[in-house]
Amino acid sequence: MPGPRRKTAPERNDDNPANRREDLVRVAARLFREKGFDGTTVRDIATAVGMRSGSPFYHFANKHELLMAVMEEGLRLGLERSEAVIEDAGLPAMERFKRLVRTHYGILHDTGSDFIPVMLYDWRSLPDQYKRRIIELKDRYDDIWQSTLEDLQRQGLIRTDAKLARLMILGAINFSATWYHARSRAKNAVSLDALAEQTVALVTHPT
Amino acid sequence: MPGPRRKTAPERNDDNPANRREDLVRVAARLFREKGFDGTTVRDIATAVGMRSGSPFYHFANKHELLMAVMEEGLRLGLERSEAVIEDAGLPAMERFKRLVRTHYGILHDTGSDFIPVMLYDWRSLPDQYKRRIIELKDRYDDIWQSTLEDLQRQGLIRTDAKLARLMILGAINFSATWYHARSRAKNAVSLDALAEQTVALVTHPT
DNA sequence: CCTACCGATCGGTAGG
DNA sequence: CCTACCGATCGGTAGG
Repeated sequence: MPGPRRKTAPERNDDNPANRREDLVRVAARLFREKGFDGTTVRDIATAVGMRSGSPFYHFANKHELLMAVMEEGLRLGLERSEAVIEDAGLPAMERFKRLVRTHYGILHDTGSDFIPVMLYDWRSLPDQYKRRIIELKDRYDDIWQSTLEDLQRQGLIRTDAKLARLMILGAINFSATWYHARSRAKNAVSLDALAEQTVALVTHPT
Repeated sequence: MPGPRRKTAPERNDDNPANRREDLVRVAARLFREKGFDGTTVRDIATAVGMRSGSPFYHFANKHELLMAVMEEGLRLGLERSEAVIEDAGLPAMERFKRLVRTHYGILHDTGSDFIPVMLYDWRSLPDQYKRRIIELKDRYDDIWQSTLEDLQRQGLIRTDAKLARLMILGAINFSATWYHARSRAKNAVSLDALAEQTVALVTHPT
């Protein structure tokens, strides 16, 4: 008997269970971003990876654990990239800041990078018991920004309290998830590089 | 026969149908903000205003029209307050900007002001056919900010393109919906006045 | 990972 | 605005 009809070919790796799990997380991220956690059914996700409706529950105990996996993957990838920026010890704070800003825009808008937007916009759908684990990772990410902004503030390049600056700057960048669309062909489309540059120009005060 | 049990007294006005409609919009805004559009049932809303499950459909054709009414009310209130700021012709651009920032924080965090946060976080739940009407109002709101930021830029108080500045600054403020909680008793709690001040300090460059 | 299925919930409606 | 209700959908499961 044929499976359910699909409009597009399923996105699947080979049959290695670990890879199939990855498929689910990646596709879930995309669908959650597009339609929200509550607006996406487990059936939608299953179909998109070429499974039947009950099979995702072989990989995840329930839908919420799939949501957590999406967020966790986003923070894991984000931490990897941002820690690499920080580890370059010779970099001046201003240069570190510029790279962190550009990296964060990439995390939001690079192709296939749907994990962090899901965290930002479906945070309230995550049950409290799962939040702890994500918060732990999120705190590490915030720390990277925090220490960089404290350096900038000491140098007089930023005028406000470092913590508030962090919340506002990340807020400004995060909000681009609602209006920036990389695929847009509009003439006035801005590159991520330009966007990062403008963001830095807006909030820093060169002496 | 008694109605369904409630944990809290229903929030109701008198029986004037227009007032009951307002009750629904206000309560829906609060619940949508807390639990999301998809996470809130029409039954939840009905119970909270002291109606039975089918009765909201006497006031609204469907759940989506209730969502639209919430967003519309938010923009109506926001426009009212912001236009008042703009209309004071004698005001320097910098002072206008400060007041707009403070006003926007109020729109997000004043008691009972849940309409705009719903628009920000449940925008994708609004069907396209309803979006047009909301976009029209939203454009008027953006115009107020846009012209003020253009003035600031001409005076050299802001370093970036006015449109990008608008998106980034409103983004920074809007994102406070995810982390600022007016009721929080934390010692480091910041007032909306202080928040507005810090925001202005972050993005303006006094000469 | 599939088949076959269930229990619960939910938006919405007819008729008063 | 209430009563009584329906059709559809959905997360999740047993058994293989």
